[in-house]
Amino acid sequence: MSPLTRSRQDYLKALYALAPAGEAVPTSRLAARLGVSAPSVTNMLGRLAEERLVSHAPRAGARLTPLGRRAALGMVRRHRILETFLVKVLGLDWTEVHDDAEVLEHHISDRALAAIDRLMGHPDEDPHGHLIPDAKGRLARRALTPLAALPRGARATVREIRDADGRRMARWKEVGLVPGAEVRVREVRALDDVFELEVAGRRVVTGSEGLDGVLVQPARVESHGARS
Amino acid sequence: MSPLTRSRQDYLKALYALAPAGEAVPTSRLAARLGVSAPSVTNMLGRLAEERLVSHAPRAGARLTPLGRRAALGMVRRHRILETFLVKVLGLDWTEVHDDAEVLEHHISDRALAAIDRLMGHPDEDPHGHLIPDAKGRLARRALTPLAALPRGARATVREIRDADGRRMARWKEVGLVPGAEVRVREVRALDDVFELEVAGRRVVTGSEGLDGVLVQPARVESHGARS
DNA sequence: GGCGTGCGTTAGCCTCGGCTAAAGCGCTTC
DNA sequence: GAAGCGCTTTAGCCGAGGCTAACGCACGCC
Repeated sequence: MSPLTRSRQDYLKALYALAPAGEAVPTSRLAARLGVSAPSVTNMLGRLAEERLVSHAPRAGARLTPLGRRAALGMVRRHRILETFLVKVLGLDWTEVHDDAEVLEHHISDRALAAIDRLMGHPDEDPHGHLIPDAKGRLARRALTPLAALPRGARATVREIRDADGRRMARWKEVGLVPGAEVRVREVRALDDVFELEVAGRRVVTGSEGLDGVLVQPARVESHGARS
Repeated sequence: MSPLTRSRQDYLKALYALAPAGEAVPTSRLAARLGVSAPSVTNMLGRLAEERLVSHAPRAGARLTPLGRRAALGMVRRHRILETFLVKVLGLDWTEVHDDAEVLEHHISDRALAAIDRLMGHPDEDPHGHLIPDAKGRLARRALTPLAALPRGARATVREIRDADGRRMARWKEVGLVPGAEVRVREVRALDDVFELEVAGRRVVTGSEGLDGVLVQPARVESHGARS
């Protein structure tokens, strides 16, 4: 059993990202995600299967075993703790820290990671609003809605910004679409693909492109005879 | 020119550590230092020579070129900033942070390193008392004396603790031999290899083994008619 | 001045994690 | 049922950075 090299860790992470619930993922999807050729994926899946980290039925894609899933969640934890650290402690911009975290997650020791986590008071969310798995790899579940799926008039609170193009994230940040922000959908013009939002009191007009990277928690419906 | 991989960086660092003034270093010394076979060293020196980072006359050892020296000092800077960070910010023990720094120095981005440096207020010494090269790779010079070389009666201030066996460093820390500590040599029994010291008021008896890892700045001689 | 010895180099091989080219499986379509 | 097509796998290769075994240079010793 070779130790989990950087490359192996990346495969496990990708597999988790593409199929968090454990579905089978086609070779080609992994290849595209990792920026690697399909034969390289087949090859690596073979090794990972030997090590019981994934199961790989020929021509039927790959899925994480419980062991692989634990490893993947460990990487997610490391990544999110590091992103939080880079933003909260080092003062870097949350639209730009992804790449640094991507490298460091493979190399920081458990001891140093624990110290960072302690320093920050064991945060449970990273700067993008993603939940941080606990040390045992448990991740709370929550149901969020893509902002673009909200109907006209809906109110909601922004909860997560999915890692995306840095420039797009910077733009979102600029207009106030950050975790915690309150949003109201003023108008949806589906045919024109135009959303008119009110974010923290300001009017924002945008197309839907990429907007499914903004996940929100809809406010409880303000029913007429508001009972509560 | 391939980018400076981890392995290359380690060779340059080792070369600098073994010959800070730019002397030639024999293949075997490098091999021992890096924990690698001699042929591997010859091989790598060939590559580094092609890249103008070292000069390598066959059978006459290797030395850093100015380019290689700059790269090596860059690594020293990274290492020392990271050690300082691990101790000062994360609260880890300075006898144990070497290995973490050793890994991270190869992987942290310039941007994150700069942020760490800024956070700490641009320290000029690491927790072992080593000077940190500036961003241009300049390193102040200072002349220090091994503690074991002091004569009976001498007073001095501890300035640097060279990276050594973690247990030994822990012991030194325990007895108070840390950068900044004041020491007086109460007795030297050369034949028995015994040093009797007074460190921060406490009496410490030790052999010389490894004690050259403790570097001190001797106090100005307290001459009889103390002038000043 | 010849010879042994030790260090350095050469030769050849390995693993990891990539690659391209080519082959093959299986699904769809006629 | 044959052909075509797309995705996956196999085959064979590469470079980085290791390794061992074997060779060779140079120096010290007699």
